[in-house]
Amino acid sequence: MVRLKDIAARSGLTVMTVSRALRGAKDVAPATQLRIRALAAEMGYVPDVSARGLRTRNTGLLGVLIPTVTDPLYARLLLALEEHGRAAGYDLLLAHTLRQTELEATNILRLLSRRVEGLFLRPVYRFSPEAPIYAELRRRGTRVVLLGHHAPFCADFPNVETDDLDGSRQLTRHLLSLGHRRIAFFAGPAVSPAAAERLEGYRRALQEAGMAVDDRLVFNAGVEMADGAQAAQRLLEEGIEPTAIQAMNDLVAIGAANVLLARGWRVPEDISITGFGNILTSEHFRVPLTTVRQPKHRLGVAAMELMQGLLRGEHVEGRRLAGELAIRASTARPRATPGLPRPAPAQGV
Amino acid sequence: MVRLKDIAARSGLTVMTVSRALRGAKDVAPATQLRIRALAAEMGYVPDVSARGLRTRNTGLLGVLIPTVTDPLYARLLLALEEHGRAAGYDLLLAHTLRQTELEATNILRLLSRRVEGLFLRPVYRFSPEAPIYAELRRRGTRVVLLGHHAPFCADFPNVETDDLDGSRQLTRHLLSLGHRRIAFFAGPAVSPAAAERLEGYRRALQEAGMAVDDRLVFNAGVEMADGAQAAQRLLEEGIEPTAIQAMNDLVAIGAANVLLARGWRVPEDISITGFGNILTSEHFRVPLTTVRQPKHRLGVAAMELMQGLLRGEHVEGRRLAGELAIRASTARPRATPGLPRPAPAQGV
DNA sequence: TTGTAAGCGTTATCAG
DNA sequence: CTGATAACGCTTACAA
Repeated sequence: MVRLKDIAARSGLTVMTVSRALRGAKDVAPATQLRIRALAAEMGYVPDVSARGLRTRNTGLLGVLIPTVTDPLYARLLLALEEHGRAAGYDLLLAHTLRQTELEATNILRLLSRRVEGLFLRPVYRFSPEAPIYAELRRRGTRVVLLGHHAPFCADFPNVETDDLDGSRQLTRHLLSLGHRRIAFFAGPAVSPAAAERLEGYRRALQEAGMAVDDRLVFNAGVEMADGAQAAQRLLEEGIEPTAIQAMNDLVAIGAANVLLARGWRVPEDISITGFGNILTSEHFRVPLTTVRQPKHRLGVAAMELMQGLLRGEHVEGRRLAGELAIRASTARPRATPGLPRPAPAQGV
Repeated sequence: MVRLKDIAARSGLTVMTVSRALRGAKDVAPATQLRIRALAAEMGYVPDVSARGLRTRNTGLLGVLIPTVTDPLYARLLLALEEHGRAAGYDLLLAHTLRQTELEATNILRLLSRRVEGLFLRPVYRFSPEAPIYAELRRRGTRVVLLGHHAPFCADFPNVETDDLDGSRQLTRHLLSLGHRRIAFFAGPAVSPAAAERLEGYRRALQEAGMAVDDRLVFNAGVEMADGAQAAQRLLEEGIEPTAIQAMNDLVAIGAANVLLARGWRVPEDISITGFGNILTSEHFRVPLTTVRQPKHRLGVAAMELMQGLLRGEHVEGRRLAGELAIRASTARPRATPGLPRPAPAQGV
């Protein structure tokens, strides 16, 4: 490795002058400046950033701690963080929690031992209102930006999140504007703040339209395709006939659609199916859905902006970004008789 | 930040003794050992890894340079790299090329300025047999493991890759074993080594079965869904009636399937459609496909193993890993009259 | 078992 | 404009 010292020796100048020349300090003779730069380039000099950091006390390092990169949501976020971080002169250190609190704690410590200037964290969910590692971060004054929703143990750190309530409300309004009046809701787990917000958005849109919320139209459905399929089964068994379904997410929506398609329903002619497009890119699916997409890239950009605020020593507030309604398929108006092909009542199954 | 110095002051010992105690050197009095450790824990000491690295000349840092994390293939690879790297004591620095050679070069230099001990690179494709940045890496003796196939300008670095030829051959053999004799092949761009290998695998399987390769069954189809759809259109227009299609990848396969399904063909009853499952998890699609999956996780593990070999100063050879045949839907034997519903010949369109 | 001196590559500071 | 010196936090090498 070529060091400043080597360039100094070859140029007959001191290390200090070389350092200055290379950093473009203004109090170096232009001639020397050029000579040194040429020499450095020729010798293939690459500065040692950590040695510099040791002296200047800024490492130019940011840590990112996410459940897994294989989750497209976090991949998009990470891409945005890396691009914008790099533009601002920061390198990114990546670590995973795999949704395990022990891994989260040890990896946070590892990142701290690299002297990262800030941390982007997607906290592992806990029921407890306190988490030692987050107390530790507070105590140290570590700059933290949370990716996603708050939890009690980390409520004091700024965060970026999707406005799920608003997104959900938009979706319901869209269906209402098409004339749908019997909209089933396939809800996610009640403990999840996102799920709660989405249900609330649905409720509020109905109320704002002067309609009562019919609890028989609300099904518990989890977050997986299989959950959506199950909920659709229940819906059929209970003889509920909505003209539209609004699902917790696109996977649930697809699960539901699969079941209905298998029973001969047509989508979106017989029923409009909608959901949040968080997990998979619904565009590739053959099931016609209208979705609300997480503004993933914008979330990443916002997170980096918050971090830069923190690094400047400012006080920053978390941000809520509206989701993007991607209207693709639920444009059909409700039919007089939805769900055409159903077992004849005489069958007595 | 708590430093060794602070602990030394509080304990009345020297920095050196504290350092030794914390690292568990055996020539420290057990009593001191315990006392120091307790004190360090209490004070929340976290060692400064880069300062240590400055002295010991190992940074414990590895760099990863990929096109984008949002590509699930690289996300899986990255996950494996991070997990196994961390277990071996390495932290990962992430950077993107976005398939741009300029970004690739500047980001490689950035990673080098962090004094990474090794680099995992997915080279940006070039036609030129030489690339200055790779020459530079060679010159410096940087430890490099390539992710994916070689190109002329980086042929001397060890790599990990999927054995596409073998995977493709497996797929064709599978179709042959079901009795298919007219298997269309939707090929990727000829310049891509992966595409060339897959075509060759198909050819070889046919030859090994004593069958001639019928060039009319081979279509140029690119790598996107739209390419598959176009190729399927051409196939229909040319009146070719295969009993199976083997596609460059799952997207192409899905594109083809969409067109055929729209024309009333049933999959896999009327035709078996297969492809490499590199890009998207075909399981979620409603199109029944049989795929060959990249052994992504294993590729990551292998890459880390190669890197560790390099770090130990060993000479390492690249590795070719066989893909995994995921037989899901192309289990149907060919029908006497494939592609049932087609325009009546009298129509004269 | 513990301490002292020196150095890793870089930059802040002050002197010339 | 350039040089000399010290320091960042840690560890190697050697001395006590």
